[in-house]
Amino acid sequence: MKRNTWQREAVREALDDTEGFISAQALHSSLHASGSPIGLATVYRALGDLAATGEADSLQSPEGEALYRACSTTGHHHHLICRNCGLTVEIAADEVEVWAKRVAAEHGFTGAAHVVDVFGLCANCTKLLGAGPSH
Amino acid sequence: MKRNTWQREAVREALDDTEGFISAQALHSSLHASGSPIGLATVYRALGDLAATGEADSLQSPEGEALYRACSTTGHHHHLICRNCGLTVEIAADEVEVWAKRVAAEHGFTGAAHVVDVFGLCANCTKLLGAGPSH
DNA sequence: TTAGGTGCAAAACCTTTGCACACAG
DNA sequence: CTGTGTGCAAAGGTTTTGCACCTAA
Repeated sequence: MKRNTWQREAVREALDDTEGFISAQALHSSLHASGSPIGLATVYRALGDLAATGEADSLQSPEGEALYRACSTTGHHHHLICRNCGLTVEIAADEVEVWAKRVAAEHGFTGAAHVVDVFGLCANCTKLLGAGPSH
Repeated sequence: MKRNTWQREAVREALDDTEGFISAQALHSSLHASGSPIGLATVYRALGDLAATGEADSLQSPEGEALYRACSTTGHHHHLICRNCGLTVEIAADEVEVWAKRVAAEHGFTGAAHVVDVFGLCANCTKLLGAGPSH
């Protein structure tokens, strides 16, 4: 059985308090800043568990970090993430769900954990930085 | 200007010879196995350049590695990747292109470098491992 | 009590970088 | 020649792991 430790709770709460995705390291820093003497390894372990249980969503940032987010245990949705300010918008992705399943099935794939996340620039950062020069 | 070294060519060729995505490390190993005394750092640098030039596609595997693939400079397509054997199927993603653009626009996002890649189990590995227990 | 969680530090891992040398142009 | 690419090894970053201690049930 899983025990209920204050560390676990702290991680869960910190995750809930976070707007968008956050890295394990950032979350650890945040907790430390709030006075929690929680260890980095514990944060990693807690986040791993949360992700495994479905209580958190995880994805890989383009920089190679794992990002976590408190997630409605309910739906499988996707995200629109600003690569500049980190703003995250949750998007219902019914169409893509259907599409992903169909395509996967067409090729005989199963268990398609479809990673459909869109990194872009939000309206605000678009203004700040001008039209995307990159790419 | 970019110089034309045999190392660069070797990386390009090795990438062309590869079916799906391959990690920098794996590609380096593969090259070594073929007798090329190319250095790991050089492989990373070459792959980085290729990705920057658009001659290669790169994405982050769930395991946190950067994967590269020789890519048609032409279209923006996506991939269906077996998380067990690495088999990669290229998928035309017109629908998703449209969808991604619309959703991004709806939220005021621009420059959406939509990462639409599906990790799953291919038909073969599904048989080998049984129905997906994960998730 | 006792299985499981925690903390610390070391390790493993992928990737980048500094520097001297080699080579393409 | 000259500047860029290369190789090696060391450094950088994130994540995992070993082990002793602690603690929730």
